[in-house]
Amino acid sequence: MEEKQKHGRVGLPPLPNAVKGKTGFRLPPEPSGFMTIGHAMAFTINYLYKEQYDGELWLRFEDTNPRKVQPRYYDSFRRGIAWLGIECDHEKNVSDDMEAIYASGKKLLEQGDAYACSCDEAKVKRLRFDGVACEHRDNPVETNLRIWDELLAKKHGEGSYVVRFKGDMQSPNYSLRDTNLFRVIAQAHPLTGERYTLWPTYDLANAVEDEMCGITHVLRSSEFRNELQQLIRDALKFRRLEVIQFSRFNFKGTPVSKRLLRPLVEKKVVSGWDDPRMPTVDGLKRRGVVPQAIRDFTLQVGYTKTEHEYDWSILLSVNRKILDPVSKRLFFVPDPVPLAVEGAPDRKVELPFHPQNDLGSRTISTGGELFVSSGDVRGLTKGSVFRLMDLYNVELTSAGQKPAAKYAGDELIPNTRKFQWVTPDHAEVEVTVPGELFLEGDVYNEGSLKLVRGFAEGAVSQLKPGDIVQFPRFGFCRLDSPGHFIMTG
RNA sequence: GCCCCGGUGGUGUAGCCCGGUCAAGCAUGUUAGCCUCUCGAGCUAGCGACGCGAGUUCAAAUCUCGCCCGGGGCACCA
Repeated sequence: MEEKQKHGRVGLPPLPNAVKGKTGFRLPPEPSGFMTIGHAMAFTINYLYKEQYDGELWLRFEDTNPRKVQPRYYDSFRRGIAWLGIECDHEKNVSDDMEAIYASGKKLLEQGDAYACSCDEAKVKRLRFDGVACEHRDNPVETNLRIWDELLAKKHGEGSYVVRFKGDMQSPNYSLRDTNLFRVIAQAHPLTGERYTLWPTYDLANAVEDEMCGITHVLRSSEFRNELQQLIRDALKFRRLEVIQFSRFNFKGTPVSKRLLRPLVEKKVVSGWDDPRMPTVDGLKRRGVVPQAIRDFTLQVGYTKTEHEYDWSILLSVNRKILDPVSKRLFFVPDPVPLAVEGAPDRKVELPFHPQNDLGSRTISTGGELFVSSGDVRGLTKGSVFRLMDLYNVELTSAGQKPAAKYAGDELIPNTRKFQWVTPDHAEVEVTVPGELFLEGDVYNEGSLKLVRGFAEGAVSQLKPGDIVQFPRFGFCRLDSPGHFIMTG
């Protein structure tokens, strides 16, 4: 019944072998850094499919490297996922399932599909490169099991042994040349403490977890070594699953790389991981990007294997479309100059917060003393007529540094320019305008943050941090703290 | 070096599997005009792309081969 559409696919492409009500998906973050827009998009894709196919969704923390994992990062992901409105059916940590992973490890050993190896790192690497097996590969099962028990009993320290999967040392795909399944890491884990020192690597842990969770479809960016993982799953007699991989979500001027970002935080070049220029979810949130925008954007760009670099303008445009109907309009006058208006009537005007939608209104009392933006009147000559938005027309009687004007009637004159204004009862505010963090070649962009000062009408005092408004003829801005806004884009 | 995977306008994508309806759609961007008193809103119009070269075919963005370019993997990271 579905017609082949020549142009314009709606939504994400259908999933292979997906039966409604019998699907399982997962969000597998490693809690070793803050959640980024890249995670957000990958998670959104999984969530969209989970909804579409009425599946189960797991939030699974891949925390099998005690050296990298930190408690605050678990929270970062939980917070970000909740903010996005993604509802997971289950949450777990891989570190909770060590016994199950050990059981699979032992099974591989018993089957002769894995072995304990005491070669040092350099030797392993060299032999792997040369395609030559080491002497441990053919050790009897009993020997391997004995070492295994000793490893579990913590009789061997870091670097002593590694448990390797028996792949194919001649395979052209190097990752199949007996990859490592377990290694000893003596450092305490933030959740399990010193209980375990033998930690599984990603490929094995993943296979076991996907089986346990009933995952049917794996959708993740930069998936790799899929062939290896399939071999491990086969050796363990696990179900086959659909793996769909897509390339990373990169944004122009905003690499996600911790190598590049961390120094900026440490040197306080940015205000923190939640700086509005950062590609973190916290940064985006502070900038005024709303969850729906991330969802719509993800749906719009979808996923591909093509290398890409998104332009912020697309996300920001989607964001504006969402913000537009629900954002109050408030006057903001950047770089203000006083404007004395001769003959100005004293008015008490009630102005709606939104031109079309009922978002309430505010009342402003005006007299002969107003402020407008210097940029608006700068180029005007004496005698120019313009309109103070939603108020009345004025005629410039004196141009230049100290502009003056006179009242010029209420009626709307077609094609007159309209400027926003504030009364003496205004608030001084500043707006930071975030730009791209990096220039070409990973060079920090000194001009990535601009500050605009000006006057905002008194009603801004009623806003709460987090509120997003539109300053007409300026842009959408989010109140970050009293007197300080961040421009959304 | 070896192994995967990609290459559609400035950007992101649709179309590619099952060749014609594609002188290539949509979004973003940009230009111009309109606009009920904002705009980075809305409306209208314009701009702009199938990596290169062969081959198959009546017909190729779509199939085949070669080349070039890009990304990822080849960790006791995930």
